[in-house]
Amino acid sequence: MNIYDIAKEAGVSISTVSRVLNNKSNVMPATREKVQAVLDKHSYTPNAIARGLVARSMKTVAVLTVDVRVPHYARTTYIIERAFSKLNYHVLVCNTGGELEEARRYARLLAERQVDGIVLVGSIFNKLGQDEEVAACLHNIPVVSANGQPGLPNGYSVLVDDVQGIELAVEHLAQKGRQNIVYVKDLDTDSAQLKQQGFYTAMQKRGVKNAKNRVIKAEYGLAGGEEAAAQIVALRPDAVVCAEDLTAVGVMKGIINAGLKVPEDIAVIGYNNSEYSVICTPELTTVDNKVEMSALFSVQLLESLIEKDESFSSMSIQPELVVRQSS
Amino acid sequence: MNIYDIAKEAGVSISTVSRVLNNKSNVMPATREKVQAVLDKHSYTPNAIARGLVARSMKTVAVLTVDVRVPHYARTTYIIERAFSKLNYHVLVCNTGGELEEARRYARLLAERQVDGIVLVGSIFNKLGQDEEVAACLHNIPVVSANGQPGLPNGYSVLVDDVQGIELAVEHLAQKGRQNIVYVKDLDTDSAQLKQQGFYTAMQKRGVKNAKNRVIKAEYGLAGGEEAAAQIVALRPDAVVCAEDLTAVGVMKGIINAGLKVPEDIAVIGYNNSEYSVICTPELTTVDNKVEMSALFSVQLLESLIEKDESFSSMSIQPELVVRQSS
DNA sequence: CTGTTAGCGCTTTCAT
DNA sequence: ATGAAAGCGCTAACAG
Repeated sequence: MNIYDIAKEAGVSISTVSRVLNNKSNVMPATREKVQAVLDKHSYTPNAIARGLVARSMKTVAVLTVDVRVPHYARTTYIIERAFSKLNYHVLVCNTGGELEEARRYARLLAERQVDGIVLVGSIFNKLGQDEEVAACLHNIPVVSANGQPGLPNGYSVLVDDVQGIELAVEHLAQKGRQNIVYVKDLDTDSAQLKQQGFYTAMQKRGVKNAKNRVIKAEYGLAGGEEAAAQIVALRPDAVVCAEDLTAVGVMKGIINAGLKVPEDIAVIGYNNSEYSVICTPELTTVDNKVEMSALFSVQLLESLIEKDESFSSMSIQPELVVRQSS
Repeated sequence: MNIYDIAKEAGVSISTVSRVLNNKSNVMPATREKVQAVLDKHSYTPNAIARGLVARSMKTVAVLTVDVRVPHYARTTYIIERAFSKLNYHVLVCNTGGELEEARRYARLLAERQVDGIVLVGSIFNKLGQDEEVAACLHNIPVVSANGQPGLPNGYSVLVDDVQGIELAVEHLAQKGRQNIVYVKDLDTDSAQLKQQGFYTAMQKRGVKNAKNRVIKAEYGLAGGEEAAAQIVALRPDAVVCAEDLTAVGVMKGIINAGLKVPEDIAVIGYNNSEYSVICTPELTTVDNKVEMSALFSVQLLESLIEKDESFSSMSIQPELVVRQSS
């Protein structure tokens, strides 16, 4: 059933059908009713692809993440989808697995689909704009990076102050009288660099030399954290700040399995304020980097870029510490 | 830049451009190169919407879930996206929040977009097919329900035997010598009904009367589980089976906070084999309902429905018990 | 091997 | 208020 079939059956032209479909005012009530009746009778469904061809847009945006299974990204994706859904956009999810090649492929495909905008989630996409092919594909698609900097001419950012986030954690520990603090680094994104920088800055403020020797490298995740715990326990610090909640939970488990107590012997702080932090025992003190807020800002920013509101600018969000049992 | 611009600049017809774009064989190498050069020069991007209008498909499928933030759904969505991406499809995520009205809206919108297929994730969508409007919208779109039954003429299912899943849990507890087992019910989907049925069946097999009195109603989630723990502790069972991992973790926390030990005093079993089960302490024994497998089967099923392989049928998956520390 | 032409289903001038 | 016609960017017969 297309607009022609409806027009024929209703005894009007396709323009008139189109008019009633789009609720235009210039249609006689009688005509409108007549057409509507045929529309209803066949439960006509307009073809959004054809509409999109004319409108040069299918009202869709894409969310690029490394992996939607990571709670942080799932939460971001959820907020973005819900918000854009209200604006009558649909959202495509793209999992790159962290592969540049995949990101590049998505960029090309999304450009072909004429998506109205793209949200890059995470600083891992920071180098994406440097890729020539990607830059060419996306040159006229609005891009917003949630907690990253797309490095694209038409790219904007919603940034979270990760340096400050870790500083907050260290400050808190220091105020609680912790003297010997180590930092666990797992991922190696730009955001991770900033966090590490935050650790250095905070340590320097407290007059601690050689903070570099206080950084322990771990694999991301529960197992990675547990593994790193061995090194940590050997160092006997009285506090550890981790770059990610999940790794922090692993670290806690490792410490506890080694016979030490959290927070009595060693305090542990994570990052993200994910659900993990309340599921584990003891509950994890963590830095809330405001996922929901940054996702929402990303949507607003992207929307104004799409609608050409001209009222946009990149923005920055301040994280907050959430104190629970582990510190 | 469209195909006309390219054709003009290359001095050929649009058909020839189309041919090189689609790698058709009947183009002279020299012509092909000439056209390709122009294509490259402008880094031409074909318009997928226009292609879609002709092909009557934009190679996209949709995933309907209640909420992608729920790990079980996130995992399903991830698998589906990755698998369909390999098949050159894109995937739209739709979060209904469990609202029928939202599901209905998505159904209409997805039909307009001419999506090639839809995956319904979870039994919560079981009644969707009964809705007249939805049925009308989806009547010629292949639908696969992951762990549910769409109740649509063109709908197929990948089912997980949830009755068996809970039976497995109860059997395990019985074999460990647990005599006094209770069941915690949270959600109220069809799948939840099956699980409860599994509890009844298992109890009956063990000769326990009045299993209905052994069912405790809880709110879904950590807080819900903790709350329910008060009732549980009052009953003093020696084991509790929960319908969901997250609720189970809450129950464990509540039990432990009440001064009892898991599993010594009360064993706890969850459902889903989610990451939660390894993050909590003690680690949770849980029923693995094979998310990845059911997602993958859903993709295969949907793909064959789309490609009209005619080689499809609904399928069923057997869950497995994963024994950890809590039992 | 290449070009011409007719759609795909819709919106949007422009007449009337 | 309504209709005719052009066009969105592409693919696919059909001719040559």
